Amino acid sequence: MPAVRPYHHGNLKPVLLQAAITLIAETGPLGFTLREVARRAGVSHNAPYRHFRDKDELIAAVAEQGFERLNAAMIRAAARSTSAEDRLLSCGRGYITFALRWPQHLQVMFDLPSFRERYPGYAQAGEQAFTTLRSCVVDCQEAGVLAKGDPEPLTLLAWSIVHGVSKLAISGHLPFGLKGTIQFNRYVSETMLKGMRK
Amino acid sequence: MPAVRPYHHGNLKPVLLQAAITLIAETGPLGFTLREVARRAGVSHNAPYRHFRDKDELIAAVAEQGFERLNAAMIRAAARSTSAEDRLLSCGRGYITFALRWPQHLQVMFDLPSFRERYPGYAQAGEQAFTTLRSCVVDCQEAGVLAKGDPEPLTLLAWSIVHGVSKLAISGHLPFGLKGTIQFNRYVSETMLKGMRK
DNA sequence: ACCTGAACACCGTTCAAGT
DNA sequence: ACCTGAACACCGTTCAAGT
Repeated sequence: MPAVRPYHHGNLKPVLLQAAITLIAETGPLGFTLREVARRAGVSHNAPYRHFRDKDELIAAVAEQGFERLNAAMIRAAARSTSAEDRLLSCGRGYITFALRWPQHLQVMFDLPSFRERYPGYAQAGEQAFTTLRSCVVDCQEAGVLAKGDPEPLTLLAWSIVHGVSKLAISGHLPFGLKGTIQFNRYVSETMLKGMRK
Repeated sequence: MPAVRPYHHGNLKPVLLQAAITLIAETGPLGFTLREVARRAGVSHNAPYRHFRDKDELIAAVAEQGFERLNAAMIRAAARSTSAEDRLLSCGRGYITFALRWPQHLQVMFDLPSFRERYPGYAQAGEQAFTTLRSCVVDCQEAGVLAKGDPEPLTLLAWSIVHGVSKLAISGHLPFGLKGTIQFNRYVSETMLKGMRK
């Protein structure tokens, strides 16, 4: 008899999460509203409280999902590279491409101070993405492109760069279009690589 | 007779602006409320509408003021340097020091897409700060530290770097304390300078 | 278990007044 | 001119119910 159960009986949680991600992309963190998420999921305005303790917990889930997608974007971008150096550069390209495509999502991922302590899953997803970047750096070290030694500062340096270009571009402070921004990111990355070379 | 007029007769605007800046520093952009600003200024909840069209206009004023203070911080930090290269590095140090001291203010300054078109004063204050950074780059070019030519991409590159380190540090993604972050910023800046050298 | 409707204390903004 | 109080449509969160 119950061939198709209404979606809000049993698997509401993923529906809410997806609705939240879509809403954030449309309106940004400021326009983001728990009641509107519920509305879009077709449930009453406090049905979400069955699955998320409060608004912050839903936002943390959105941010966590964002890090997973960013990580996937970097891995995908680096996949077809042949050299270690190209893999690192492609990783950075994946980062900025994600940032330009989902600016509001990136904002949620990074502009939530104190979330790292409060939501371990969120923190872990961020570290996972960092790990992907570090493995590219380590490959460069082994290929002799970068100096041997602790890869940590080099990775943080690489991250700072793509993050800086991404955030500046999103906020409209770079005088480039989409393609120009990606070119600029490559120019910045290559300049940095030159400085990092052993 | 009117020796001391109550401050909300005549010069309410600067009082509101200062209250807003203080409130943002305390609660961040999300907790920031027009009604609370009015409360702190000791006026009714819609007295601010006499001086600002709406909440956005007050936020834009806060952001504009932020760029002026950031600019002053960079100029102050660079003032005592003797070489062009040191001046550029000090400028970057001024930037990150400001960012770590007023993280919420920096967020308001940069995470407001579309404000640049809507509020010319805000956009202009941002360009003013950019000009300060560019003059340091030009000095380095004239001193032979950087290659001659269009200073624009070099300046944007320098900006991207300090901005990236700042934002990453603020969001808690760098494993350093205050002093460590400033040291890391210097390491990043010097690596970059090495790559930029003619 | 999962969902709902009413309620509370907030918010931004508008409007009709007051001096 | 500058400020106020009441009002409107929202919000996050809680609570007592409904199935």
